[in-house]
Amino acid sequence: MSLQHKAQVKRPQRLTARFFNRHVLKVAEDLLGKYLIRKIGRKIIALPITEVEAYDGPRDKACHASRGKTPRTEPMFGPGGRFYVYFCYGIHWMLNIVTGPKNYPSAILIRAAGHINGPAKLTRYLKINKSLNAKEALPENGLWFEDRAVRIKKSKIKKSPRIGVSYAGPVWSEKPYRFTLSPE
DNA sequence: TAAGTGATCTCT
DNA sequence: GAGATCACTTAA
Repeated sequence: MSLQHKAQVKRPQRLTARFFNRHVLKVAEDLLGKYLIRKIGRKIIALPITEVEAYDGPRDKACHASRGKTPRTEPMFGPGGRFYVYFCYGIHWMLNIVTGPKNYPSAILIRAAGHINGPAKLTRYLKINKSLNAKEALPENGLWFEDRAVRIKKSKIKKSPRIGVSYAGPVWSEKPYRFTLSPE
């Protein structure tokens, strides 16, 4: 077996707390091209992540946790590698993965993966709701991340302002904390 | 462009 | 308890 072939058959690597316990902007960028894996019954859905947004701690006025710890935002204050799932606009669930050290409330909103565009469509498609809130990203919880050794060129990553956060004021709403992966 | 929809948070 | 707000989607 050639070395090349060996590399191809390498088992996918699950992303652990170690991956997520870094600065949220770094993790957000690294998360592009990684796979979000959902297990529903016997069915497994694996989607490459194509769009994320970073929410960076107490100073970030767009981050829910900037207004202090509340029952809703509590998961963001925990260690990295857990989900923060919340309900918005009376209809939609939003999926975030918590990053950074414990007590530093930062998280990444998964906005798009695979052919699914839009954070609420993604959670609807993957049947994600409050039951996953504060859970760790593990196969036994039915939702986790994998590195499938897909190489992402830096030039394919685009940074832009986050969506729907004008309430955060000009400084924070204009931060280029949205990362998108260009197609092809 | 605006309505739908309900949890959450900030006032009383 | 009331009122405002909201990291969106869909139908016009």
